[in-house]
Formats: sequence, C-alpha cells, structure tokens
Amino acid sequence: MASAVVPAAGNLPVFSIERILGLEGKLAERGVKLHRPWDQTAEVQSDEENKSCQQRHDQHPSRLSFHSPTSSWYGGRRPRTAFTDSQVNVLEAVFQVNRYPGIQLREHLAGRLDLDEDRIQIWFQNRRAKLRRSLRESRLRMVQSAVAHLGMKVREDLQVDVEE
Amino acid sequence: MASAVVPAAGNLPVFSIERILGLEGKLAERGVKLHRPWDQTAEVQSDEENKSCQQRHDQHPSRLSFHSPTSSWYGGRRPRTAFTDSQVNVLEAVFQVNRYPGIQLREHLAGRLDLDEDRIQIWFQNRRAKLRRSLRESRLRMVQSAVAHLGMKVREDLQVDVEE
DNA sequence: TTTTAATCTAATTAT
DNA sequence: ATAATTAGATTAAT
Repeated sequence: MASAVVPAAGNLPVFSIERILGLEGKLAERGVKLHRPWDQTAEVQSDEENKSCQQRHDQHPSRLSFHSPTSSWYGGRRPRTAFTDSQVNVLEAVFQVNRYPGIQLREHLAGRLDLDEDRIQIWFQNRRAKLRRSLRESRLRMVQSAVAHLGMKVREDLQVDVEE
Repeated sequence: MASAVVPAAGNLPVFSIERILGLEGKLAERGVKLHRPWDQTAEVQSDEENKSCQQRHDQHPSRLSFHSPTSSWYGGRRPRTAFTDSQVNVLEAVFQVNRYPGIQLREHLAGRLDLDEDRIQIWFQNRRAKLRRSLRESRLRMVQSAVAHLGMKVREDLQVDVEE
C-alpha cells in the first residue's frame, strides 16, 4: 500500500491526503477545476451553524461535511499525554517562578523533560486556567464568608435591639 | 559549552533553568528549603527590561513579578514562522476539504511539509478565524446592500407618488 | 466522579 | 496580513 496511515482512533481515511496533495495542491495552481461534490457549499453554508460541537454519532462522512470540529475524517484528537510525577514536579516548580514561560524556557523544558514544546505550552495554559479557577473559588468563599459574618452581625444587633 | 541554548530573539537567560530543575526539582522533593532571593525581591531587573519585546511603560518591575505575560524572563514568543508559497498552497488545498484536521492529518501534513504539527494546528485556527471574519464581513455587506436597495426603492416609490 | 490534557473561539499582540 | 499568545469554555480521557 502506498499509504502508511495509522488509524489511531478508529477513524478511517476516506480520502487519501495524497489525493489532495497530489491533485489539488499541484493542479489547482494551474487553475484546474476538480470535481469535488462535497465542496459545493464550501464558502457558504457552514458559517457557524454547525459549530457548536454536537453530533456525537457521526453520520457517514460522505456528503457533509468536513467543516465541523466533530466530524473530521482522518484522525481524532491527540492521545492524552500522561505526564510523570517528576515531569509535573518540575513543571510546577517552574510555574512557581514563571507562569508565562517564553519560547526559550519552553524549549529548554521540552528538551529537559523529553516532551514536545507545545505540550509544555498547553500544560502552562491549563495550569493558569486551574489557578484562575481556584482563585475565583477562593474569592467566592471569601465573599460568602463575609456575607455570613454580616448575617451573624445583623442577628446580634437585632438581639441587642430586642434586649434593649 | 554545556548549554546549547540558542538565543533566537536576542534574549539572554539570566537564571539558568538548571537552577530550578537542579535545585528545586530535586532538592525540593526532600523537603529542602532553598534561598530564592528573586522570589522575594528579584534583584534581576536590569537584564530583564532590555528584552527585545514590549514594556512600553514598564514601571520598575522589582518585587513582582514573573507572573504576567509581559514580564517573562527567559525567552519571548516563538519567532514568526514564514510559510513558503508551496506550503500555503497545500494547506489551503487541505482547508478546502477539511477545516478541522485531526491529529493524524496534522501529523501527516507536518511530515509532508516539514513543519511542526503545532504550526499546522495554529495555521488552521488562524485560517478558520480568517474565514469567519470574511463571512461576517460579506454578510454585513449583504445587509448594507439590501438596505441601500431598499432606500432606492423607497425613493422610486416616492417619485411615483409625486408623478401620480 | 474528578481532574486535567486537548481543542476550539474570540480577541489581542506583535512581526 | 497573519503567526503567536492569551482567556475562557468545552470536550473527552483517566
């Protein structure tokens, strides 16, 4: 077989990428129009009607449409990376010092931890989101606690009013 | 040299990442407390502020902190990738067929075009944003055109009213 | 179920 | 003009 594609997530390549690269990538430069029955609506219909990410049960991928995040032929999402404890320890230690590592630090970490640079990038993005979430929740608890104390204070004052 | 760090954008590492990885990453696991003067009062800044990038009105960043996207020691952003015409041609051809390439297609393209997979991912994100932008603008023009035609029609009708 | 890696949008920054 | 980064929301794997 010419194509050594690995079907990792159970999705089968319907159209070979070589078809696109070989035919469209080269012929299209010469103004050659290809017959692409699935592309008749390419620029029009799919503004964002289909964007909001439902369609879990893929209808057969012929026809429509390869223009939504969920029904994408040829490969699903990247398999979840399982960081080791020591990798997380290092990342957390760096995060203590720098929450926005630049490209050089990310590359350095990637080399040091044997990870891809963009895994580092994603890790820091998710780590910042986690921090913001925890800060929001702790602020919320502060407010709730303050309100609760206010309530107690009001009840105390009412008690005093009654006793007076 | 032990360190093969490439100063791509003219940024110099001030604190070696090895300090963090070597000291914090290993000793911290044994409960060893480190003296980290920059964690309190960062005596660093002279080197940080001549970084290549921003800091338009940077107030003295002593004290705090490396926790903002702009004052990040050790590296700025990734240098802008300059895609070749033929790379863009292929990416555009694929985009015609699939606006949401999964991991397999992205990896395939990365290998084929000699790019990192993450550059492919980013390219498609930006390309979708461009498409949405252009669709929004074209819809806006449609509405504007419709309004203009309505205006003309109204004027015609008024003309008829006057002539009658 | 909970946590978090991965993906997406939208806005922005910066080359 | 567009590559890179961010926050934020969501999806999905563990």
